[in-house]
Amino acid sequence: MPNPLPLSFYRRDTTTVARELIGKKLVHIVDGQRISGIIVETEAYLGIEDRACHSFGNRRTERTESMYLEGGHSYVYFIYGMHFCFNVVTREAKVPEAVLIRALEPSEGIEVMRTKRKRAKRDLDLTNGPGKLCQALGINRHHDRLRLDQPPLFIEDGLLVKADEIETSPRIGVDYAGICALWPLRFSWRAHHSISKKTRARQ
DNA sequence: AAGAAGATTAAA
DNA sequence: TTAATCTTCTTG
Repeated sequence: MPNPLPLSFYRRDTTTVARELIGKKLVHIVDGQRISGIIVETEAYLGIEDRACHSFGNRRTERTESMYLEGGHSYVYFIYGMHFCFNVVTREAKVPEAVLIRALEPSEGIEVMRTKRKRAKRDLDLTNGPGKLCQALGINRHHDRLRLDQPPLFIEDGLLVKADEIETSPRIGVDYAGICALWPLRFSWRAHHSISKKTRARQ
């Protein structure tokens, strides 16, 4: 069994971390059971200079405080009145950058995922979106600001993905961010069947 | 104090 | 295309 990635993995350039997370495995231990999936889609959020980032302009609120922690912590926020999004905080303390995990390929604990996501008709729909994967893995507001180098929530080595199998594109749903919306900060495993439905920013 | 928008999803 | 649903941030 692989070990959780060390904190040093996260305390690096955010775009690099976003790219290298493709193929890694996100694991949540629930009642002693592993619920996990291979990460197939991520987005980098580059802090104070990134209009699409919650911490743009060094904005510091109760919600964004997580991003100011040292790399290797979680940042989970509630959105649209019904969904959670899971991010890993990157870089050193006080540099508020993070990587949003947008999609997984279900790996372990698929039965548990089905019970947490009854609306998903196919296994494919269990974790192919940022809100969906949180629901499937049981990630919620209580999982904000956790250290990701230990249970119950961590990331470990998964599959080896070749560089030419990783696709880069603009981030989803950040049209309001002006020029930043065009930055190629979304990484996905090329042609993978589990990437999220939306494939480009709205016009 | 009130209103608008949001790193989404599912159903029509 | 839109409803669902609520937290966060701004005063649009």
